[in-house]
Amino acid sequence: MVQRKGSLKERQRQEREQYILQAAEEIMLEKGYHHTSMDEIADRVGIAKGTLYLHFTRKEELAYALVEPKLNMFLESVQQARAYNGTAQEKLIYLLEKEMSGAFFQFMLRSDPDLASVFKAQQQRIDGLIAEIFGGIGKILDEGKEAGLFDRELPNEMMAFQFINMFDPHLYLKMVEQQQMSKETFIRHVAKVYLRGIER
Amino acid sequence: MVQRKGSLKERQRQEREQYILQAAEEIMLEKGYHHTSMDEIADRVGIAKGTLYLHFTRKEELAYALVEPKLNMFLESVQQARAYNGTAQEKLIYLLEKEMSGAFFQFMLRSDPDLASVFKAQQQRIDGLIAEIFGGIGKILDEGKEAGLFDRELPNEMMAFQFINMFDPHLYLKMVEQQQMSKETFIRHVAKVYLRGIER
Amino acid sequence: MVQRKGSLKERQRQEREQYILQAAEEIMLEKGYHHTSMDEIADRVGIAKGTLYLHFTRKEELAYALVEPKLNMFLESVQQARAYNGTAQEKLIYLLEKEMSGAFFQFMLRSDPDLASVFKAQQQRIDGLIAEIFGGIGKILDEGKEAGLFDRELPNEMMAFQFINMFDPHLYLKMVEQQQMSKETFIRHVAKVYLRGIER
Amino acid sequence: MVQRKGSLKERQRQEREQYILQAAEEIMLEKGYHHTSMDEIADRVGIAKGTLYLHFTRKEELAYALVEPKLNMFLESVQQARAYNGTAQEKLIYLLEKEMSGAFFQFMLRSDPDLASVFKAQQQRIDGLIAEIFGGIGKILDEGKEAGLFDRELPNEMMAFQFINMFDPHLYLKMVEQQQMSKETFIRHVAKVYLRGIER
DNA sequence: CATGAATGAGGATTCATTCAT
DNA sequence: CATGAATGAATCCTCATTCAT
Repeated sequence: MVQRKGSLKERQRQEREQYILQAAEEIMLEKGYHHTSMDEIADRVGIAKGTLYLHFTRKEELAYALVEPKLNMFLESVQQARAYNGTAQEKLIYLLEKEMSGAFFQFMLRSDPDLASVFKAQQQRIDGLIAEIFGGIGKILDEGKEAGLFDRELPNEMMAFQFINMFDPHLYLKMVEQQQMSKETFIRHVAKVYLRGIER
Repeated sequence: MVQRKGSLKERQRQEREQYILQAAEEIMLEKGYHHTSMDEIADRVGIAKGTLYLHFTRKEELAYALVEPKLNMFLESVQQARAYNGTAQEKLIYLLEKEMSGAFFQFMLRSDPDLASVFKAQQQRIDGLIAEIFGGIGKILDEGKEAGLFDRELPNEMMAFQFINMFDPHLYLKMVEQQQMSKETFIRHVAKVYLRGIER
Repeated sequence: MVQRKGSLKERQRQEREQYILQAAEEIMLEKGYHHTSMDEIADRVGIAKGTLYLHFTRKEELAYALVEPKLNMFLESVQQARAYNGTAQEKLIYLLEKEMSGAFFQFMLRSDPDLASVFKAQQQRIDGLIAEIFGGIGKILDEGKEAGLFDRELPNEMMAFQFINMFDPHLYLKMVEQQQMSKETFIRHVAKVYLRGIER
Repeated sequence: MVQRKGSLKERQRQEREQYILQAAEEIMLEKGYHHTSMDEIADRVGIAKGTLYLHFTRKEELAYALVEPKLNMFLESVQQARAYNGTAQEKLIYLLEKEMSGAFFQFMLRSDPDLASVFKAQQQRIDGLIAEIFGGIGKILDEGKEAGLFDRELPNEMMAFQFINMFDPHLYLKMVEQQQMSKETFIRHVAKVYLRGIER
């Protein structure tokens, strides 16, 4: 019987791609997109520069490959939150719990003014994803407003934006990783502040 | 020998330095640190590139000179807020009103991961200023907690961080500049959300 | 009176540009476009790599700047030849004498299949110039045919092409520079072969 | 032990080598040496890139292997022409007819300045072949001169060079492939121009 | 032998910084 | 002092070549 030789190779390949993405994420989070050289990524992974290009045809694409799945996962979580059986508040809490530690890269994206210009073709797709995410959160907020839970005076866009801001990785890193607050406590606090903030 | 010749020269020099800082701020806000070239700054000011280096020995230092006074002003506002005659809540509102539209650069600082790595020597001073700012806000928060206004369970650091996050220039730009919400309304909304959020 | 300081600088600049073009021509004639590195050109001129880019924004443009004036001069000579007071044969001889030793780069252009793809935007201009050159030669050939001097059976395009081929720099280099044939003798021979070849 | 197992293997090997040469010729004619990648050659043949290196140790050698047999064939044709039963003129016509459409690669060789620098070790052999070709043509020219057919004043080297230039593939492509002139007419025209040109 | 993933030298280009005028 | 031409380190990316499987 013919061995699925490709299976192993392919697994190793994907594994390495994960290492690359991981290394790139670490370095870019620390130094930003521009101060992260392809050499340094390759070095950290322990492969040759050229090998990076077997996985990602441009530095841009590597950054995109870093951001896109995070945004996708986040969007999926938003949709799960909407479908979640509970109040609008419980839905938002669900989302906070699900995504709190994985949301880093939207921030890299939103915060580095350079990155906007880094993506060209993909910018549209990214913008679309972000719009969908905001839209989905808006629906939950509407639900809450209709149920008389949330303040009707506040515009959804502002509320959604502030909600997204709660995922700020800097805050998370500071409280949870540096100051050893438990993740659960952190999320409870965040949820409390935000939900009270928008209460009717 | 002519006395105080330097006085005029010096005044002109300082004036020029202001123009440089202004040009740099505009361009960096728009394009980000890395996509801002020394050439473009010099061009916008109308001076030669070399002249920039008579004022700032490195691009880094120019960015630093941009951020530092903003932090200083912010710190000063924090101190004024503390001295403000009113409740802790009114102090925070005072701060929001005073700094909302001028706070951009702390954010550029915190949010652009590149910039963090741009400052080396100055990082310490920056960190010190930020610590003082956080400390000052913490004092106001303590005051509020003691007066029974704010939730005692929330750690000051977290609350201060979230307060600072309310100055997010992306949100400000979106609501006020793009969607034409009045600055007053914007601040009222922000204050409402935050202050309710941390209420006892 | 204000010295035209720029005048000297500008003269030096243009002088250096000539050196660059000269060095590039030499190296590219010897090694071809692809084996000529910007480093080597800079080295030969004795300037830094970056300085090349003050004169030519891309390697492409340097090659273009090398080819274009030669084509232009050639075209001008074609037009002078047409206006020359004499028979069609004398006109062609005039052209041979005028351009024999300066025509090198059309050949570099025509002969390196890579170069075609090197020029992008400029290709059109180049093609236009070449078409004009061929057209002009065609007119002279027509004149000769009408005067009963040239063979009517031969298509102009073919005749013009073969005429242009007479400028082959390889042949010129071999006979004149390596074998010390006088330029005059060389041209006399070339003219004889070509003109007899197309005679009625 | 199985004898001559290598025989089949060897035949297949040689067959594959032919495919490689064929693919390389096609692509290099179209795109030039530098824009032809080993990947593309392997792809067109349908083998792995590494396999190319079982046949040719360097890209250079592949190009050499492409050019050398063409030169050899050309040389052989020159020798057949010399042995051809007829006048010197008829010998040259024989050569034009025999090699007109196969001579492309000598031209790629002579005309692409890159290629010259590509061959290092082989350059000597190539130069030797070219010298032999020129020599052979020179003999025919001598024969013609002695028979009073060709102009004695013209140096053989020049005449031979110009004869070789008649094989210019650019002209052939233009007239025959693009403008649909028949090959026979083309050769008739070429022969006419050249032979008249060198006539006594 | 055949494969094709991995390598890394090589080259174009940018731009902060220097320094002669 | 002011200038801006000149510099060259830094970085992305390509592709011929190697080598473990």
